[in-house]
Amino acid sequence: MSTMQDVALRAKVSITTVSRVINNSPHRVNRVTRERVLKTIKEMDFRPNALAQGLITKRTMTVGVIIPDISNPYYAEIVRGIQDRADDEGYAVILQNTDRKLERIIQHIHLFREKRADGIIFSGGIIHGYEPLSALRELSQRIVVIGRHEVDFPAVRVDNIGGATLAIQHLVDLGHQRICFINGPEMSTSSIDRLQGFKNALAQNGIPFEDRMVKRGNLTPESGYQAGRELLEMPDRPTAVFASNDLMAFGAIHAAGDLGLSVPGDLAMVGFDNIQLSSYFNPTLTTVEIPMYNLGTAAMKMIVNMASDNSFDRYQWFKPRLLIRHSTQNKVSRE
Amino acid sequence: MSTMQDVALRAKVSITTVSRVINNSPHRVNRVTRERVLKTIKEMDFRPNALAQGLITKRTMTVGVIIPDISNPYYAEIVRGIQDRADDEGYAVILQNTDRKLERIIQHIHLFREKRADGIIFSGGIIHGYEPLSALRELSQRIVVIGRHEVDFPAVRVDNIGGATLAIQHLVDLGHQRICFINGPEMSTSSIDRLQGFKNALAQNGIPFEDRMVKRGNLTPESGYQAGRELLEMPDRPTAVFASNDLMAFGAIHAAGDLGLSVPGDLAMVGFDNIQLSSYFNPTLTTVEIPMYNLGTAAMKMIVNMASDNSFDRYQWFKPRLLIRHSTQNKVSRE
DNA sequence: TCAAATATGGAAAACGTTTTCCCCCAAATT
DNA sequence: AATTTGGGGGAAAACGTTTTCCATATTTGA
Repeated sequence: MSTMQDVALRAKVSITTVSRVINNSPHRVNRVTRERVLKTIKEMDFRPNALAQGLITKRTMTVGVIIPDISNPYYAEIVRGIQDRADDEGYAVILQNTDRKLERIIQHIHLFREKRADGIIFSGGIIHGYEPLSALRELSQRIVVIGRHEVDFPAVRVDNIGGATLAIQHLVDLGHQRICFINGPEMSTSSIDRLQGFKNALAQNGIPFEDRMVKRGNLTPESGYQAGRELLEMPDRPTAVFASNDLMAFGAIHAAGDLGLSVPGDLAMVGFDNIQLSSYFNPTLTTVEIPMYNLGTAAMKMIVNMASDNSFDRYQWFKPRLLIRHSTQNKVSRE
Repeated sequence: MSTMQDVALRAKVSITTVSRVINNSPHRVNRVTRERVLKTIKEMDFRPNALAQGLITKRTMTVGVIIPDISNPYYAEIVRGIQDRADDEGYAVILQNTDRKLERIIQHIHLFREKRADGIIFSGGIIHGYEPLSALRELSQRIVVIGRHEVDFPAVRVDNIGGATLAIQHLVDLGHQRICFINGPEMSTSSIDRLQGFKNALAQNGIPFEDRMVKRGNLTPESGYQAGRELLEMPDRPTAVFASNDLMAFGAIHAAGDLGLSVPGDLAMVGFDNIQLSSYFNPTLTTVEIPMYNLGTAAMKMIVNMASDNSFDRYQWFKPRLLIRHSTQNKVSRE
């Protein structure tokens, strides 16, 4: 690759001038010189070395994104939002999957420190257990989390408790009393909140909560299938199941089918997230919509604002919405 | 952030020694000195500046990935494969979406050049229309494409033609004669090949091909729904539909439902890719499996080999496999 | 005992930019 | 005529590493 030196030589100017042209700096450069340089740059197909630039300007125009798993459509959609916004702002996005493993989270944070990422967007799970003060202080100036976190970082959030409450209330309104919950991983704050909403709604409706009404999954359809199967094989089979995400809901619906139960005929099902396919699944899935794409763009915008010393709201909230579809179509006759 | 200079000062050694410790260079450094330096590094929570490192070593341990759209599970799975392998090898992954827009492809390639990415993995669509020789020459030493491409880059490939043939043969064997195809975007080489396989299989079975049997979608469920609807409303309704990917197959199944047709009762459906949800969809989807995750890991491995001057196979092939599920369960009675 | 080898460490150049000074010259002002 | 102004340009330091030489002290070998 050619360097500014090469360009300068060929255009018979100094490196300084080339730099001025590239960044069209306030220091004026003569029109004909500028054009000569520009032409040379084009001829040589010169591109400035971002490493050298970053080294000296202390800005890399790079943000790191840490998520549990890109093959989960929920995160994929968030990432899409982040990227689109990043593209607009001239930022590049480095993506890292953690599978919610603490050591990978830490490792990735260090990587972003080494690469001098201008910002870090963190979603899913909790960072804890390793926090040298220096790292944390430094991070707090450039990190945004999507969702809830123990440490008080700037955040983009959704009211998961409220969303879950909406879902359960909907089921109760349909006459359901035996409602089960398919929980997410222990480390997922979203799932913790959704469980909380589930409990709240039951309490509000005077329905007693029992531990056996909750099974844990890991947000995959497989785990939803497994959990669904266990729940549906209980002697007092639930009439409705609420899953902590759509993927598990799909798995549970499949389990119902394998057990000869139809949804919504024999069983109502509600998911969470509203991933793209939930309106195409058969039956179409009643679910709580999370504006994933917007979470992504909002987080990225926050990073940009932080980096440019703009003022910005430290917290931004999004409201979930209940989308009623076919999977909760049947009313239940009161017993 | 502290620098090697800071560490050196505190540990009472030279920068050189700190560097030697970090890279545990062959040039030996005394055990007690090493430990002192290590301790200081830990105390100061020092991390080497990757920009400075990259500037001088000419290796950034970064690969760029260019895909049409991360929210398509097909690409998400590929990316997951790339990332897992990249993680193992110590590489970071910068991800870019193109929506198959040429100008974005070009823009992203330039970005990767500026950031001095050690390698670029390209999937989906075709690069053409902008190719200064210098860029191309330089790229050919560090680019790997997943799929087919006009330019002869090292590649990881799948036999899409063969896969499509498998699918159609399966339908023909079930007695289907009126088979339609939902095509992908114009620029998708995969879809072009899948269409080719479709035509080949028809020809092999003496079934005439007509243009109206093919509708174009853009790989989303929405477009599959639309295409499916059009196909199913034709007077001589097809008995089977083959979609260029699973997402569109889901859409088409949904369209069938809206028209009062059941799958597989009234209509057989075959997809392509085998994304995670196709075995959970209702009905479960017969599809041609692409080992997406492995495509990703293979591509990344190829990049690593290229970067380290290892010998490597310039082309690597994967075989697709037909997975027969419920969406093609019913036999058709010959007319 | 002396030369040669080895172990350990440092100084300084280099990577490719941005940015701060500084300089020169022509035009404008006094 | 002398001074100021401002347009246009360059030299050199700085960013934080790696790497090449070189230096010194200690061991080893004969």
